Amino acid sequence: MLERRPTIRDVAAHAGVGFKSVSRVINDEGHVSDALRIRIETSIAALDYRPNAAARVLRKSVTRSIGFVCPEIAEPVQSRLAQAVETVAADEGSTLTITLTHSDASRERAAIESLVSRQVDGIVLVPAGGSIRYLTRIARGVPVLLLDRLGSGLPADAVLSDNTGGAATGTARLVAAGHRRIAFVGDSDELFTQQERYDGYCAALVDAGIALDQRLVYRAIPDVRRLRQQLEFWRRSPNPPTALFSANSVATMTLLEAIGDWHQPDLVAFDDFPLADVVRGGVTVVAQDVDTMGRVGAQTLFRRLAGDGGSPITTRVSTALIERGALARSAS
Amino acid sequence: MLERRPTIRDVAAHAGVGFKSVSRVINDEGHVSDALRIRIETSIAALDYRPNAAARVLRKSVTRSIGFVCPEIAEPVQSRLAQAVETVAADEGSTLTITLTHSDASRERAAIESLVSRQVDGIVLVPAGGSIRYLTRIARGVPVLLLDRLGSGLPADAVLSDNTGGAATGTARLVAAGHRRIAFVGDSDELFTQQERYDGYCAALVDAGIALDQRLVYRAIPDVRRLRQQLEFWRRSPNPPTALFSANSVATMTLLEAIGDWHQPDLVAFDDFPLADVVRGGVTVVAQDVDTMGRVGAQTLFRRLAGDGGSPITTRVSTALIERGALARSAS
DNA sequence: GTGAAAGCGCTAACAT
DNA sequence: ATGTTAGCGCTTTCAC
Repeated sequence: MLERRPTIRDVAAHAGVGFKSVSRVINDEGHVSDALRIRIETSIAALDYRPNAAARVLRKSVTRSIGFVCPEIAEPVQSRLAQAVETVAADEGSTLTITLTHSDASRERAAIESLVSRQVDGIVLVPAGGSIRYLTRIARGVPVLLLDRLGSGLPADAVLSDNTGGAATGTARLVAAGHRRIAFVGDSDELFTQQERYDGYCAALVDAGIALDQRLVYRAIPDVRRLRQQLEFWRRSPNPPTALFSANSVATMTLLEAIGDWHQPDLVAFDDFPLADVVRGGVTVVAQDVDTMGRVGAQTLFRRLAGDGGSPITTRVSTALIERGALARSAS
Repeated sequence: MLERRPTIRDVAAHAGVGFKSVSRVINDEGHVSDALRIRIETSIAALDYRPNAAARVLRKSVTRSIGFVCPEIAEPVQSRLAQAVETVAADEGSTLTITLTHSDASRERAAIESLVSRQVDGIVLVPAGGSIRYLTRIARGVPVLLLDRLGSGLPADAVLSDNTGGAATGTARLVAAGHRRIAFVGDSDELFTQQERYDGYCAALVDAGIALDQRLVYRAIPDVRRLRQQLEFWRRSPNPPTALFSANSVATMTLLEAIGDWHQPDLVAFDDFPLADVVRGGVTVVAQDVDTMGRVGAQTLFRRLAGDGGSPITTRVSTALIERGALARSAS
């Protein structure tokens, strides 16, 4: 038994043929007689031969692998995006290399560099935020697709949720239910999606002729203690909000925890979540179609890999309002 | 500007040195004068040179990458495992290639084969279930670590939750609260974790001198309609269960949805989940330490890569009972 | 300290 | 239909 992994030459020797014929067989090139092919296939099985991907890549500079770079794969939206992208990639015969950035710009840059070194055919990037100018130099020749968020400084294909439209629809639903004082709970304004959703919230208020009241806006890391204080403040204010719009799932989870027994406010949440139809008698949500985002993103990337050289396109995936609980039954 | 990516020779020519010196610099081998090193580093930056990983791998047969094979990355436990493994890998200077099997044995096999072809240094496998005998042939020479579940037919390092102990503790907590009729809700008995947790449930009943009543056991895909029927059946039975033990998060979510207004039964769930302290006034859970599992698993694998040749070890990561709601206040 | 030669395993181009 | 030669970009070995 050989210690090192068998090579194409070992197979050729075992089968008693030239090694190029083995190459022809493993690449399904044809021009090999049936008799020879069968002999070679037998030898391949006998030696348990498997082609060395590195040698192949070195020759062809095509890895049949794409990179997926995101802040945290444990975050539900990102893991669902990854799953959708992987599924398309697998259909295309490619594998996915996932690297996490923990929302750190230098790690993001290093991750991309490493992937380029590894000759990935393309990259799907969920940017941490901030500039991605560095891509122009580093990812020269490697197609990059931006997913879920935009980065500044570089035009590239992108697939995003209709954050603004979805948030506007959700807010408008609360307006339609008769609310005029609607509070906004979201994460820091530095986050792309949060800014877009805030814009949608504002737009819906403007549309309804409601003045924006900054005292009803919470935009910071949604931490239970701070949110509890904020709710307490609202509750005791002379003119408390009668409804809440939550701009992301973490905020929603924290909000539901912090809200305690204050059962007054109606709630609309951006992003669907497990137990949304159980908690508080059902929570109305603006659901993102995460699966479609990942799928369309991957397909767009593979179209580039297939040679599509058109100018960068941005796709917006629409959201859906899912009405639940009291809000589902109230006037629309 | 060159069209093809610059190589070590381009850098050497640009710097006016032999190309081996460039190799020495990028590999930090020393034996290069400072003057030369600086000149070379300047050229590297000027040409935007990045080493070709494939060529390197071909020479050294070390990829500094490991494979992560799991059924579905969108599943919360698996994405958290992936995150923990990636974090350790990144610390070790390795990247993670993730492949999904959708719980299909042949895809699992193909995934491993592809990773071995790509010369990954090691593999973390969350087995779909069933035999992994094939690994003996395919993954010869590539260390494999089993995570979260065992596969049959091959001794390998493994890191698992203390499923049996955790389920026993959870069940015992219900017994301590005075319950004698405790129903079990879990997924199919073909799933490794579900079988172990069922064993723990049984063990706790035996310990308490309670006879196992098969009519109180639901072991199938937790689908809302079927579960609702099951609950209805239990509710109307002459001697209904007074408490429920749920053996995985999907079952718990479905259960909470299906349970409707039947507020009687106490509930203990295996696996913590968001909103666990909100829903039904707080749900007591047996929490897995998913992060530790992934971390310990990755560390075990890297120890193998570092040359540890001892016999396979199985690590059990303990679970923690988190008491919430009524159960937290009842007799223990 | 530096450089030239050889070769990792494979595929592309060219024989035969 | 089959085999031979060259070389992908790098590291290893061995000279100097």
